[in-house]
Amino acid sequence: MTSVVTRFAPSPTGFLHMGGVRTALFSFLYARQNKGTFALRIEDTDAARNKPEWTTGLVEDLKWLGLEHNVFVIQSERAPKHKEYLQKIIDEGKAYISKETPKEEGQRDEVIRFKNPNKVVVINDLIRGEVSIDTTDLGDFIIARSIDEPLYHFAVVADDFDMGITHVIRAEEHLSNTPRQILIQEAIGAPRPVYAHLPLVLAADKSKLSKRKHGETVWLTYYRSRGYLSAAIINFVALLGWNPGTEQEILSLDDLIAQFKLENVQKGGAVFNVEKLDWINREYIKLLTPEERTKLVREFAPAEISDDVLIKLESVIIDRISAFGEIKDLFAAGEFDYVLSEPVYEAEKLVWKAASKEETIEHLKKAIELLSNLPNEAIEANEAKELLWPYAEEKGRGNVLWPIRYALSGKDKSPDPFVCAGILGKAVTLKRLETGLQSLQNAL
RNA sequence: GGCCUUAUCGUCUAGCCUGGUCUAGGACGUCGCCUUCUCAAGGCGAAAACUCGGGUUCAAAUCCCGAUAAGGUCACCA
Repeated sequence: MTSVVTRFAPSPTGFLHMGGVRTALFSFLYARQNKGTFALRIEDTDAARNKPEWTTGLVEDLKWLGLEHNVFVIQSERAPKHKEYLQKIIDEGKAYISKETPKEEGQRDEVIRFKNPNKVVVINDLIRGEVSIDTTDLGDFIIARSIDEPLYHFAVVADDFDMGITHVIRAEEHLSNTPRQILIQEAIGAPRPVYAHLPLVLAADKSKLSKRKHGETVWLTYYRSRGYLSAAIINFVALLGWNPGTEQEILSLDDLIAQFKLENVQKGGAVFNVEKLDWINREYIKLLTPEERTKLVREFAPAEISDDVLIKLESVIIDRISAFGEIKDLFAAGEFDYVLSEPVYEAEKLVWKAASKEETIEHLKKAIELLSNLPNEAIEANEAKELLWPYAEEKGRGNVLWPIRYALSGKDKSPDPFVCAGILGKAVTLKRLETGLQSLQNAL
């Protein structure tokens, strides 16, 4: 029994695509669970479109995801082998040099065409079952611009052969291309690998995710920069077209390696919906250690926010985000302005619903009196709550708590007054309550 | 257009192979309620789907045929 060798073969013409993330993941999982080899091959035969930095980015992204390869191949470096196979099938009469009339600029007047045997190719796809396609309408397709410039289909077949690829796991868009690759395989005498064509990852409009149509949100880098966790992305993408058959939805990479079944992969395309990714990411945030959490909050918070402030705000922030990138949005929207500077508001806003200014003044006075008993500058939210709660219960929670919270935050919506006091500290809390008290007295 | 593929709640899906236990299960989202001074978080609950039409059968989401719809692919790109 030969061991399993899978590959992920992106072309370096852009960042790692989310569809590619899933293709890479499934190839990786299949290799790992079979104690096989996962190869990364950079398909750069089209010199005009490739840039070296894309290759670097691809490798780095895969590493960030934890999908590390055991074998790395740059397709263009295999040019001598491509040439050898090309020459061989030309010599054998299975391909020939053809005179052409260039239709576009840059096209050759001489290319290499494959002599199509015009037969019906039957593919036994692991996911789709038997698919048969008549290759006759392909004609004598072009496999190379010249003896030194093989095209995709030829290079793929030659490389898969030499690399000993046993399982070709790729997206469904390649299904229609498979017959011509099989024809080439037969011509060069390569064994046929097992094929598994994955359903497409779709955009909300059900079309294939494409940069042109859907922008940078098709790229992994977008989600990385938005502060999604790699484990969450892996988990989410694994569930696009596959499920463990149980009700478990949170699966680590190790869980996936253990439970993944290529045969259970869905046939229909799956829409990439960010809401679910957000939920999964929140689940993974809950799983973070306190140290990891603090580190990430710091990393994604605006630089001008001090560590002290950030630590106090951390749990408030965590409750409000799906991904760490939202932290800067929160600050930009002024969500925590009251922490950074004294709030400005109209005195009337301190009064809760039907309460009167007079009684609100009393409550504020009482709150100042109660909180003055705090022993230290640093306040625990619970301490503040213990001091204020009995009074609030007695006079009506809204009547008491609303003005306190408003005096501290100056906002209609904010964390509760105890948490606010904890964030602000004793001195600032008392000062703001005084300020509120005075503004109300002035408004009488 | 030719060829190929696919078709269960808005979305991801379970069930389909081995018809009955499916008044179709779960999750996200949505909505409601609870908690609550306001948010957020949390708890509880609800609405929400077998594309359509034939057939086979005592019985079909499940098997067969057809239609329809959606997607992919038809490069001197990968």
